[in-house]
Amino acid sequence: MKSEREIFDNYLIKKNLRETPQRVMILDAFLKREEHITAEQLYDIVKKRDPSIGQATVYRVLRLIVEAGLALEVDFGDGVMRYEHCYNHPHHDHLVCKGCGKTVEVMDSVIEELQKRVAESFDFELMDHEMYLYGNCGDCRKKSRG
Amino acid sequence: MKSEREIFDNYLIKKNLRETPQRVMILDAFLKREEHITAEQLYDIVKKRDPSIGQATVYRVLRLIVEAGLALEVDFGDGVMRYEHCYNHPHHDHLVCKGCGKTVEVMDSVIEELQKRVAESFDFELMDHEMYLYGNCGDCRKKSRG
DNA sequence: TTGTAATTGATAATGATTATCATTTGCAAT
DNA sequence: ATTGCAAATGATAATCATTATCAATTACAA
Ligand SMILES: [Mn+2]
Ligand SMILES: [Mn+2]
Ligand SMILES: [Zn+2]
Ligand SMILES: [Zn+2]
Repeated sequence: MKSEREIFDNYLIKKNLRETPQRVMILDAFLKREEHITAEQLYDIVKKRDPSIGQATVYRVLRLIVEAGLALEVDFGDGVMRYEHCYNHPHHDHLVCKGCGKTVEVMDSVIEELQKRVAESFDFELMDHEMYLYGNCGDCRKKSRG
Repeated sequence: MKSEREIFDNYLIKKNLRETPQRVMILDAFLKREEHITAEQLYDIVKKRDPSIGQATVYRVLRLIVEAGLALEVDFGDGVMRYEHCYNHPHHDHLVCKGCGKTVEVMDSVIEELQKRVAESFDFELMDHEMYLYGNCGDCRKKSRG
């Protein structure tokens, strides 16, 4: 089982791209955090180690990380893309609290199977899907009840 | 069963808002089209009838239509919001072709039930959900095979 | 008719992301 | 090591859908 770093390096080689200190640093910072992270948040982290790094580079490297198969974009509908690890992280969807923004990763293999079947019934070959369940978490319900 | 126009008018009254020719015209234009429509597209339609109408007004009225419960926002992930009728239109999700952009409205009551159950299993009260199934339609598969 | 708060349209602002471009850098061939 | 050059970077401008601002207009109740 290859390491994420190896996967990334192999991707760079395959595409005739260079391994630069910025790319390595941004990848490392991304891998160190398990939570969903925005480009801006990653930029803030990386800036502490190297204040000369450019914001555009963070966006560019994040795209490479996705292309290399190490990250997925997640869109919670608030106008900002977030990124999550996807290497050795099994597929999941998201439960999002409308009150506090808390997210829970969920997976239901029956739903996954039915999604495939629905697509096929319309002669679509399912490639991908997004499912976001929005609701109120227990904590938020308690608070709003007073 | 009230008409959409009645629903809209009642909403305006309840909120102490005025019924203006612009609001009526934009609502009518929206209701006349059954397809998912963007603010820009709606603006183009309405402009033909009244070239003096402002783009900002279209955005504003579209928000009112949503608030009145007559439309829902749909986000296919291409950076533009679309709007669809939702009064007397049963809930559905979307199958989207990555090749040609064609969309199909789908509904699977078993999936819907399982979504509720998944949310409850994490002590969430499900309020809403989005599910987009992305794939390749039959036509696009034929074309790409040559 | 008049007062006034709501509404409008033009326009500027916003904010995340992308494009541009001059400068710097990595690397392979000499 | 030196050179040559494509790739990469960082600063900055541009993009583009959507919102905010604001002066002028309008709806409506008294
Ligand atoms: Mn996740
Ligand atoms: Mn629809
Ligand atoms: Zn919550
Ligand atoms: Zn297609």
